Amino acid sequence: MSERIPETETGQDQSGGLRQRKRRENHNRIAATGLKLFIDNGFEATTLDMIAEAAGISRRTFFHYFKSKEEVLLARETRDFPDALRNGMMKMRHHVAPWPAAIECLLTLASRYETRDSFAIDRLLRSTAALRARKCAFYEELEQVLGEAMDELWPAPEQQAAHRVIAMAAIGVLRLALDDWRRESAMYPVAHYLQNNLSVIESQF
Amino acid sequence: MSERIPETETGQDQSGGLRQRKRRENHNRIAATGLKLFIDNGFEATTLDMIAEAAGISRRTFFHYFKSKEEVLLARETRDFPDALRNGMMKMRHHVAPWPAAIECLLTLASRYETRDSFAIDRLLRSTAALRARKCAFYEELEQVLGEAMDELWPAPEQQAAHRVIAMAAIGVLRLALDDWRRESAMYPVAHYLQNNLSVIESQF
DNA sequence: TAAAATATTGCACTGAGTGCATAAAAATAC
DNA sequence: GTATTTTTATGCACTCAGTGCAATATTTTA
Repeated sequence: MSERIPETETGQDQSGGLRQRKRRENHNRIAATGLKLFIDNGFEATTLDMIAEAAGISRRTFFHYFKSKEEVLLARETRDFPDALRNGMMKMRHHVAPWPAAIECLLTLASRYETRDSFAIDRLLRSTAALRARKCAFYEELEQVLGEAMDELWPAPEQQAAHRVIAMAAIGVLRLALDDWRRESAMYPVAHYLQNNLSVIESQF
Repeated sequence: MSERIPETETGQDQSGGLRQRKRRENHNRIAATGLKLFIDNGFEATTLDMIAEAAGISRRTFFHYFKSKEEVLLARETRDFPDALRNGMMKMRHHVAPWPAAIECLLTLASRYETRDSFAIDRLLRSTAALRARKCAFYEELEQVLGEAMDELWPAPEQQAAHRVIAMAAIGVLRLALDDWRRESAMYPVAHYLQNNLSVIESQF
């Protein structure tokens, strides 16, 4: 097999021993080849055997890296974005109120969605009922994370319901903005659509 | 093709020929026995063979009635509630604004959730990641339906974004209310928790 | 270099879901 | 009534996702 794969990749793969490096390399390679196959052949038409073979591992080993086929598609977004949202929100201590804090946070993070793969991934996420459902669950997770961050920033048990409502509204605006962004084929940056939808919500209540 | 389909709708199973009656009976029986098995043994531990045998049909025939195991669990809610929501909303013509219309509609429909099976079904819907995701998707469908009803009631293309935001907020409040209702083991009717959460949202924006 | 820890693999298995061909049953035509 | 057509039920064989287990290979450590 191939010995050292320098792997400049997006983030550093410099740390740990041989084991950890290999693990990360395998993980990245499986995710990358899997995504490519999904884009080329569709999600359902891509079998685990195809992914395993293309990634140079055995079928059985695949499951030491991902617990399902879906996870290959969702891994990055599902892992990175919630953390980024939480961290981003916790930096908003200077705000006196949750709503403007959440908005500023989302405007900062919106650009994370503007990657070249976004469209292809979203197409895939709409291609089956199970994946569409996962996408919804992902947004619900964001609501959860955002609400909890607010609870930490403005600790007051009687405010938690309000925090959840605000988080729902904020993530709702994000969803609408991303829909618009894709509908208009990324004509403007995501932040632009976010602003548009914000003005809608603020004129309503 | 089928000639007369009297369609008594949700209620009586009196209509149609022998074929239609049998079909409905089988459908109901599979759903009922399936749900019972899910409650008793858990969703994953219940196999299609168990359901088929308990319902007195062959495994293969199961798939002429439901396209997946999940559908057995989701069939009723996913079919009835969206229609009820749409119909309920269309009756709110006398309202001048979407938000109070949606709220009155939800307050009317809330009692639909107060069935004896609600708790058991919800427990099941939380038991696996796939089912949790389906539940989210269900609420998203409600948002969609509600938003479209508003578009029909107050036709104005430039208002559609506002309608979607209002629908998201309304369904969001419903979700929070149902969570509260279950958390407090149905101490008060759903409408009570709905009112509580409404006051939260209306004090925020 | 030896021993312990961890990763990889193959094999056999369960269970969901589908395609296809055939038999049974119901609706319709005669 | 019987013949015909349409719809439904079933069995069989298959693909594919995912898991448990045991054996092998690789990395770490002692």
